Amino acid sequence: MKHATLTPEELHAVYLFSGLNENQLQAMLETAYSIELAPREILFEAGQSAGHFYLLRSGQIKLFSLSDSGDEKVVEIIYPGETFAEAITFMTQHNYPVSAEAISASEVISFDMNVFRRLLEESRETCMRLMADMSRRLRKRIAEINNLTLHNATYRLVVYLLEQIPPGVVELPEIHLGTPKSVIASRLSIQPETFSRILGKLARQKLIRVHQNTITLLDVDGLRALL
Amino acid sequence: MKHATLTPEELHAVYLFSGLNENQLQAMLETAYSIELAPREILFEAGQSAGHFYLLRSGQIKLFSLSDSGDEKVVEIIYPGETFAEAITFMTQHNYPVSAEAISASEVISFDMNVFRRLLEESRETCMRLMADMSRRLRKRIAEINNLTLHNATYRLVVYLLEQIPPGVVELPEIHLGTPKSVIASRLSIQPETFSRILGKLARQKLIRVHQNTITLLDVDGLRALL
DNA sequence: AGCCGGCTTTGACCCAGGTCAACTCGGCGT
DNA sequence: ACGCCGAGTTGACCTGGGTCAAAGCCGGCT
Repeated sequence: MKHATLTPEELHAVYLFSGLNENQLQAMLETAYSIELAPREILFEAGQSAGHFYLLRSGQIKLFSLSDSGDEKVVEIIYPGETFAEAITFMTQHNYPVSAEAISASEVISFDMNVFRRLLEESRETCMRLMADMSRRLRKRIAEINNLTLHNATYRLVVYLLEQIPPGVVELPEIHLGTPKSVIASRLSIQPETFSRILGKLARQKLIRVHQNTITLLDVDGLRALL
Repeated sequence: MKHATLTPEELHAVYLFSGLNENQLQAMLETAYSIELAPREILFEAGQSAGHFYLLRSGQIKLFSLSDSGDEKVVEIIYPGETFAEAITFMTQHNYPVSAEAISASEVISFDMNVFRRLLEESRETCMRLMADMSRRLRKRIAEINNLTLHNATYRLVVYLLEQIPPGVVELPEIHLGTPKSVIASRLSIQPETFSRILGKLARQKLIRVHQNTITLLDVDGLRALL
């Protein structure tokens, strides 16, 4: 763990900071530390007091909950350029609601939550930005709950596949799963076995072709028709 | 629908307003209108552009989503004194993510979202309050997702029962369901039939006694042991 | 090259809970 | 009082997807 320097591009990508003036930005940067995580290394655990929030620079992080019987549910998968754990800044009790673990070797930048909270009081703009973000997340969670309760496993998986289509691609979109299937399965609240079976079923129906971690969507309209 | 006057007690209960000064409060109150809803009457539907948020004065409101096959999932049940739909103030597209329908005859006070948003820019305190609230909701949703994915129907129902214990009661807590069982079932993502069966099962195990809408928790520790 | 360990897949089986249909019950209006 | 209606209950049945166990499969390491 060492003090981190961010490139201007990286900084620009952190939309949360775009409302800050020079001094404020400087204050945040002074709290920035780089943390290298090995695969399966844990960044924080649910319930821990939350003193930092994070920007993922490279690698992949999963945010997950554990039931007391040890079952794991991946709530969200974080990709490079995304920040996470900023929204708990305002918890009455400041502790993480989920755990975070590196899926692959990752580098995260940690920022001090207290400093950020102080800046928030000064910057109306950042405040608004954070609220918009939280609002978006809230809506995402509601959508997720609908998905879980109103739709079955195949539906959820197909939605996921369609979401992964790279923008602009029309013909035979190919999806490269950069994440272990078992993690995606958990994110979708599906057992790995079932995940595999559904993929098999869709392939048999000639809707997709599966090649290890590459999935080709042979018939996007056919997939849409399943929804 | 007529202009509404709120008692000081009611105003005090709206924690969102407690950061506002006299002028600001006055501005909000001027946008306050009272709406009477008959049972099953719809207040707003998912997707509608959101110009107001609400305070429930009496009755009960359910917030729910519909699948395109017409299945309904109750996301939240609102009780008197609670505000709802404030958190979407900051949606990039300002439309309601769920629908709202009166369960029983209800009176809601509507407030203007635009005026509130403007006040938010002036009142740091209210800003912070709203953020704290959104943060809490976000956490609640995550807990809900865990419940749905990590726990079964009996677990969810027992959790619900234990949550309903009136504060301070130790001996044989009685729970009066002020809400139709079918609505509670949907809130817990359980079918009415299953809901009824689980209640029957728990009664047979002498953990509870069911008398129409009154449930007596005969063995709280026994119930806790199921979790 | 050969082995090991972690994913992934496949098969067999099972069960929580959903679906469908019939029946009960309590409240309400006439 | 009666009949109706919607909510709740109960029974019979079914199935999506979870569980368990046994292979495959691939990539890294020695």
